[in-house]
Amino acid sequence: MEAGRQRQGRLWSNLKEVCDLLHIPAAVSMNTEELLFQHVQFKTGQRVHTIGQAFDTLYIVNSGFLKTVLIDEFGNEQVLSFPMKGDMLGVDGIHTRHYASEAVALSDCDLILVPFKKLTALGRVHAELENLMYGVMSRELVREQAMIGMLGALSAEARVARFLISLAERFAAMGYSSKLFNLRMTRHEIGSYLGLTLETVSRTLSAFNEIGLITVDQRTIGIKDPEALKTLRRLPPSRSRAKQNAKHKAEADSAGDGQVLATA
Amino acid sequence: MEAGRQRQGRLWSNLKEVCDLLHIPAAVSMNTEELLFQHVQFKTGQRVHTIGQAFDTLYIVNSGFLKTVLIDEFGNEQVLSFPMKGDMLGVDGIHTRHYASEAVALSDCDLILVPFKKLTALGRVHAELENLMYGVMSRELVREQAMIGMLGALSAEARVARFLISLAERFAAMGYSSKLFNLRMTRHEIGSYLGLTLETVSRTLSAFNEIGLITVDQRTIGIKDPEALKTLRRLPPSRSRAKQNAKHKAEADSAGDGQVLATA
DNA sequence: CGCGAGATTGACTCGGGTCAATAGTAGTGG
DNA sequence: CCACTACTATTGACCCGAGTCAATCTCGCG
Repeated sequence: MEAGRQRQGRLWSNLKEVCDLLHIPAAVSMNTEELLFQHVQFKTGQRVHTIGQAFDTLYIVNSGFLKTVLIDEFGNEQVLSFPMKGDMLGVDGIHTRHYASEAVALSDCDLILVPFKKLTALGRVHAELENLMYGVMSRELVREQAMIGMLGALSAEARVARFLISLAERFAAMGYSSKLFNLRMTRHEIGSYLGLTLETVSRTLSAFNEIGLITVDQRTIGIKDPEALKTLRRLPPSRSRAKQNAKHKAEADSAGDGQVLATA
Repeated sequence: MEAGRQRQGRLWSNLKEVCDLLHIPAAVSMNTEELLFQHVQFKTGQRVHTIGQAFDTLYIVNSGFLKTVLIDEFGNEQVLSFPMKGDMLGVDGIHTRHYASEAVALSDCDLILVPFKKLTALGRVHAELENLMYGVMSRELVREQAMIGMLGALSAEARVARFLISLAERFAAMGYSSKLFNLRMTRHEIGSYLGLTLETVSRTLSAFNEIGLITVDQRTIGIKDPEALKTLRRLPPSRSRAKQNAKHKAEADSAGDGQVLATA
């Protein structure tokens, strides 16, 4: 459970492999066989880095699933992201030279160590490297902007729907099935990530299941209607309330088409 | 109203001035008198850049106030930030080479143009420059993380309170009064930024005013009790310790000190 | 001066948080 | 192997914070 790391792994990656992992066009034609980055393994539950810890290295996820969290003054966790293969960790430590968030392995993980000093030293020799870093950081910035937009503007159902779609797309990009996958995080963590309670997450998943958008069995999710999930804003009234709304329901139904989403 | 720019300004800044503006230790001792960056003026309401526009330059705010916004599929604005003196604009364009957000001047502004190509070219000569950029981008990343945390976890009152404190601190850092200042944005823009409606913002400000935390007169805000604003928290004290709190709830309620915030 | 954008305030509604009970699942050790 | 425990998920009942709708009010500006 310590923030330290265990070094039984003997794996190393060269620069090109790292660039490929980041989905960055490795226009680097240099011979990089001598430039190796060490891998490190973390077991489920282990912390990669903690808040306030001195920053010196970036991490790139080679395999496994993690979460990054902020801890507020009362010890409550706020999940910021769920990094997986190809994502970079630790960037928030550059500014103050101390990590601003905590990263925890949600499964056994294999990470690539990128000592920040080594990176900047490399940048001095290979100028295209800094563009690579700018790109990664800018991408992360855009991702967080989208997150802010979502938290600021979307309903609970829309957040959960987008979360599922986002997961599906990331799994697809990693070569896994985008139709059937396992959540690596608890309802509580999803709720924290989406600014909702775990009950709301659970209820929303159940509602999606009832309507046939997805199938849910604990952490196993099947995506049945990705298009509906993508464009979903609000859910139609549930069956329990339907009776009470019966009077107004007719006009509402006639006005609206059979669409799942009530576009505004 | 076009995204273009008017070039009547003849002002230029050298690298050191730029670094100072960014609050970055300009450890650069090089002679930079020949390295000049042009200023550009924007009038209230003008767009600095729009979403999707080809990216080629970063902007540093020398004076004035702006907002950056995302536009969703229905044309709704989501305010992302309120840049002011010393802030950098356009970083989100690096990744895709197209700006991901739109920047609008809320007052007459003076911006410094930093052509991205020029910056990377400079980085090749002066390695410390890239650290500067990493720092700026990392800082922005951390700021957005804090924003996500706020949107995900805080009540409306706490968000407004933190917004005011944040503004006060930024004004102080710029040499203005942190006790009395003018908002440059509408209630609607504040609401969008904080994930609230304009009515809630207005009501919350009125409530703070009634309680004596601040004074409000349209866009003129006076900060009366910054400490109370800073410690104004969300309503539920905890989620993980809910059970224990239940027992002590009675005494906590009866002990109800003069604190402004109803902690439970 | 009057117009229109912005701000304030009230009344009402409802989405989603809170509390609570139950059940499924995983790990542990006898 | 099964019981025991702790964690996770589901579901229901209730309710409150904040959104919605709407009626003024204010102020800056042409």
